[in-house]
Amino acid sequence: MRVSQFPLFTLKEAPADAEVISHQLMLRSGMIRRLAAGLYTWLPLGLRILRKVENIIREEMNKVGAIELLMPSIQPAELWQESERWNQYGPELLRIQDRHDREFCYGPTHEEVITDLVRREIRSYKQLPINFYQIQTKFRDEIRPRFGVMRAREFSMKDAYSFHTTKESLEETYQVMYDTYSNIFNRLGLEFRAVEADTGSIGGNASHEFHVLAESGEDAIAFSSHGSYAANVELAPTSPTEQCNESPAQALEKIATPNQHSIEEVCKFLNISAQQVAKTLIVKSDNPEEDNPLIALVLRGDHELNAVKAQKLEGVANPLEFASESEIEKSLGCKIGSIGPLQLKCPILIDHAALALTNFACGANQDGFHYQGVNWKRDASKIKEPRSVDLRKIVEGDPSPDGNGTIQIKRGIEVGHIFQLGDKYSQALKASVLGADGKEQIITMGCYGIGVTRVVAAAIEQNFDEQGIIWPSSIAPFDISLIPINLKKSDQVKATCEQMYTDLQNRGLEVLFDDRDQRAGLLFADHELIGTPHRIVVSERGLENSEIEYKGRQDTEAQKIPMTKILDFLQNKITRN
RNA sequence: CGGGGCGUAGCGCAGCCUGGUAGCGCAUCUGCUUUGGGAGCAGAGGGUCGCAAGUUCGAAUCUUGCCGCCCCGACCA
Repeated sequence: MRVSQFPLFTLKEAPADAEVISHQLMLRSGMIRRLAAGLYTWLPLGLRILRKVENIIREEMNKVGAIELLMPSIQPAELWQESERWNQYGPELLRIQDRHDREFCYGPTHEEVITDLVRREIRSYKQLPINFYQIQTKFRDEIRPRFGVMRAREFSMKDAYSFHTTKESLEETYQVMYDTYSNIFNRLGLEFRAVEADTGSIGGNASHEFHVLAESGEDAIAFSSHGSYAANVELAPTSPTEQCNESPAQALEKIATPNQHSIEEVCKFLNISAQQVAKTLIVKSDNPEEDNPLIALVLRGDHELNAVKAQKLEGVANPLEFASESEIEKSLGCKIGSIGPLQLKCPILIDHAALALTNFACGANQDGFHYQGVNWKRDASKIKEPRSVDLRKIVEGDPSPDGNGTIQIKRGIEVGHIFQLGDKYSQALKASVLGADGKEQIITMGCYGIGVTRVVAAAIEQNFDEQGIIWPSSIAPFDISLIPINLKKSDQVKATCEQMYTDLQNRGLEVLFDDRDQRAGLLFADHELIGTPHRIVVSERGLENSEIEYKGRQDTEAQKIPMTKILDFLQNKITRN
């Protein structure tokens, strides 16, 4: 393309409300423009990149036999009522009415529609397994859209749905999708991890998230230093700690701690570390009407509660809900800040690490008092055989749950998620086939998503420098920037550029020829900003020696290449990558 | 949802406290010069100061309401 016919809407300064680097660079390089909160227009440059990502996904999906189709973005309420998600989904589901007052929603996902299609069209087990996918625009009315297209309300997603007669067949396809996703992210040139994930509200059995690693990621991922273990921090289990403190038991002491509430304050006051304190959190139980509306969770002072784990435990309300100040005072008789497990008048769940404590401090259930020198067996007589559960968030340095090495934590951007759904939707929508035995059989499903627009942003989060974006070659909008110096003044430069432009295109390379009458500095800056991987400069100075200048986007120095060799040189560079 | 902040030219901002004819930089347009790292000079165009009501002789500025956007929070024990 010629820049005169393919406008670059580059900006010198980024709009002030762009927070993360990918959002800033996408605006500055002229890839996107905001229309309203969470809604973006893709400008010509951005669209080229988006299409490249889509095509890689499409090729890899097709390669393993998935079939592309396209479903409507607007969906009738009836289907969502059938799956009972019309009520389960909150305000995130954008509901709309047509002129006849019939209810619809703008699809945030397509399980219902695809299941409806399959129940109508697929009759026999002989037609299974089958895996349908589409690349479609979704809408989720996020509470707080932010970070540009990273967390937008309207976004593009590749979603695939597989259908099976047996669990084994589902597992087989799930593995194929796992491998396909790995291939896709490798081809996209991104550093990523597949991690075990919570199945969340969609339900089902196995689930993996694919995360592109980047500082700005919204999710924390726990990895083992050796071995292959990787899981969302929300999910990573911690194991019981060895009881290592064999020092003789101290006497139990009740100490006045006036106005010392937080762990930090109490530690400072008693001159101990947070590791020597037990903190007690009061949450609502799952039977608020009965004797024990509240339940206590005990953690070591320096550990954080993992809400996902806690709300799965028996007795704890799901979703997790903290008790209010007044509820606590009413039923436990003291203010928050002085609560401790000893003589506490409600059921108690103790984290592994908290139960391993000896000679520790905790609240005394009396305003302004704490205990010190507490030992579970001796002092917590009311708790019959104290038992520990897994309540806390895993931290760096913990042993890996698979026994290999220790845990490291990094941040990631979730760009893909695969699920073994089972029969949740097929059951609700009664999608069945006739089996070999002539009997009706409910279909088993899997679903597999990739956030296409988010992948574009994630690629930038991982690949940029002071000058701008550094595209991985597989998704760069152009292979080469062709930059003339003094195009309008020099017939020789002009002729050479035109020839190069034609020759490179004839070799199948994508060239962006900057034929604007602008100074060199501006051209260089623009092309570095938009991140083309290769740059050639044609100048009178070079042509006197029959040379063209070449510079890779990440090279520090340009190099001079004889004109006779430049085409082969470039083709080598580009096909090799 | 709760808390904080912002809204002035396409973009980035000043002016508001203390009311008195709306400004700066970049971008845009014209001309001349310049031409290997976001050019210089001269000139020009462009703003219902988010919207509405109020106070006032007079409101970008003060008051109230609404709208839009951004950030933080939803773990004191």
